[in-house]
Amino acid sequence: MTEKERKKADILTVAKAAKVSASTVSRYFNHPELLKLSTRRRIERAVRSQGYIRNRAAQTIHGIRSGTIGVLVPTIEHTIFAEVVQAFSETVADEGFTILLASHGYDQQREYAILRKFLEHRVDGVALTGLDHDAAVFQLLDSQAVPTVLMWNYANGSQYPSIGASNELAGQMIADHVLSLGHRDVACMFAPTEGNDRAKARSTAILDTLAQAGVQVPETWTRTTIYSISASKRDASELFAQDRKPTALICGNDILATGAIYAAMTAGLRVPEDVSIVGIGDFKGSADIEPSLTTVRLPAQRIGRKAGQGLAAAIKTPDTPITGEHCAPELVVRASSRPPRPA
Amino acid sequence: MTEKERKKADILTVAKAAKVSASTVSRYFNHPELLKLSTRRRIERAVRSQGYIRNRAAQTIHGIRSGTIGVLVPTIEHTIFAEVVQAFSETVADEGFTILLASHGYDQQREYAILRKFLEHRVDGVALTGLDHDAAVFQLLDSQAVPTVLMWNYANGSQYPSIGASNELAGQMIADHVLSLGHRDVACMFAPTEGNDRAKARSTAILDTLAQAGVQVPETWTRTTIYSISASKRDASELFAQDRKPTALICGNDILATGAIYAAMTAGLRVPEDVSIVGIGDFKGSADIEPSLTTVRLPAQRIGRKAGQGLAAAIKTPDTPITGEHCAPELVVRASSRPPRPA
DNA sequence: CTAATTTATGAAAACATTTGCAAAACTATT
DNA sequence: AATAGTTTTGCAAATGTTTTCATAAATTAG
Repeated sequence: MTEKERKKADILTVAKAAKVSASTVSRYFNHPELLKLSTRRRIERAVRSQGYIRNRAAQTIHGIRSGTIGVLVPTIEHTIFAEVVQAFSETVADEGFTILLASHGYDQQREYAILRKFLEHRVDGVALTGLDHDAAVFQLLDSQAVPTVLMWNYANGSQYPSIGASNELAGQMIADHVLSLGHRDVACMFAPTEGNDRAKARSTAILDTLAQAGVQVPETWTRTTIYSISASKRDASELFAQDRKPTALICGNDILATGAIYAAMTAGLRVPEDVSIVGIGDFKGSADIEPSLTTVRLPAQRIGRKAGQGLAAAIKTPDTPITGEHCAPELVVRASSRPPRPA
Repeated sequence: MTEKERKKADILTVAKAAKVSASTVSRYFNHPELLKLSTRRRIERAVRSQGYIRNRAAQTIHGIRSGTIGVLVPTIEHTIFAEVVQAFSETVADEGFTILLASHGYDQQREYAILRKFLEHRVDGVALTGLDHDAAVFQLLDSQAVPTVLMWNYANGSQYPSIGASNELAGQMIADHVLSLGHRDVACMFAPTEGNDRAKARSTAILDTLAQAGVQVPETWTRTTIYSISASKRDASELFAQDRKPTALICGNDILATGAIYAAMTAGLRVPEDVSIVGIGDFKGSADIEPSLTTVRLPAQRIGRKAGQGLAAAIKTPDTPITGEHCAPELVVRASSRPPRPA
């Protein structure tokens, strides 16, 4: 004890201290009901006194589950992914799993590399963000036959079960809302779409829905803006500085919308009297901003929870298929939208 | 191939396919320079064709590093932790590590349990959030001698090297700023402090600094508010509804301050003309809100990066001590604060 | 063209566990 | 007190790697 010879305790150390065999110690952890009460107690004492901690690596090479799930998101910083991850992590933690988390920054090459690393760690399952992935990614998942779920996005025929919201639907809903209020002069601000199927689906759905109603969004009223309040504030300011002004601005997500609201404020435009501004996502804070933001809620927590449940179940009972699930988006009408002023 | 007999390829499968021994395949990965070019190529082909993925668990039981670092935060949802984790994760990923992430929700019992789990996975290092932890946690870390860093918070004599900002200093800086503007009627809104040494340090420092200048914060101007814009909006509204109104409101973090700004808006108070509102943190968005928020920046990214660097270095070169580091907070004066109106 | 080096590979032990099987230790029954 | 039946435990093999040591093959020197 007083020595520095803390050669980490292994199962044999404990066995010796408890005067039993290694097998018995192993059983103490895995099938305690097989042990006599007295030995059980003896081992318990030995475990404590030796400061023994089981080695999952050694278990894992017996084909025993590693107890880890790999979670791969574009970035952790976006509140919305953080929410999903949080809910997912809590859910699977209750089932005894720990998550390996990594972010790929919308880089498909990195995503593949990270997935490989996950598999080297013998994760019991994988959760990816979004539906679109490199062919190599799907191939790898296929070949390793590891339970997989695609989170965040939902689509019917996705290659692996997807649990999430339909971004097409979300886009359509918000566009419909704006149309139903009577707006015809509509501007749009979208997130960059390459490597981001969510953003792509939304912008396509919004533009299609508008077009179908005969509303064309002119080039000058369209912006592609990175996910950042300051960027969107800048771009929206520029947009609002033009002579011809839209009566409504549809933003691809709530962060963009938030920036747009600030821009309107700075430009002296009142929201929603002069211009309606809407987003997608219903992030934390969207309800509280002044004016509160009309948006389409994507149920992040529910998605994370469901994805976690499905994956955990599939891992624990092999051959349980994970069923994809649509967590329906929901229009949340708040104070930032209203009909346009009569011309 | 066409068969369903996908008995996951192991090193022997590859060895047979390449007509070499397992040792040679092992060397192919770990010391490729020892192999003849031709065998190297033969093995490469075999690895591909068998879809072989190395098993880190098997390596780990040889005392080889697991390549994982356990990261433990109160919650992932707070942007500020998300930022730290993101920076940390990216930094250590460059060094070949993957993070095991878990959140304890400010529950010290859970923190201990999660740490144990991390150790079962034989993480190469551990990053905890904050300085205060259960005695059992420190004891466990000591006994297992695993490289550890405490992130987010900084204090000189912390039990393990801490890399972060001094919350005392941050609190003092923001209080000094408010005082220096000439405010004497100051209200305060703090986050709950139990199990949260950051919040505690801030509130204590703020109140002490004010008291030292002879400013007493009356009970009726003090609120304890959970981390949520809507909660702080509610509490601040209540505060602003009182007859006697403060000329400044100091908030324990930017989320609280954001809610307070919205509350002021709703109450018809102008910021900063009628009331100055300040926060701590400089979260994403704090610069862009209207009016932009005066706050103290806690350099989350730098903290995450430095913590990652320190820990990775300590792991790769054992006996490298990790040096604690103060990432100094920085007063950021923006539009939400100004001197009080002359009485 | 043989001997002396050097380089490339394989055999087997080691790592920390789990598990099937068999032996030992109890209990209950006569 | 001996037998049969249970319950509890230990032995040894197995898991997928790495690594040390020894040997075979290739290269160089004489």
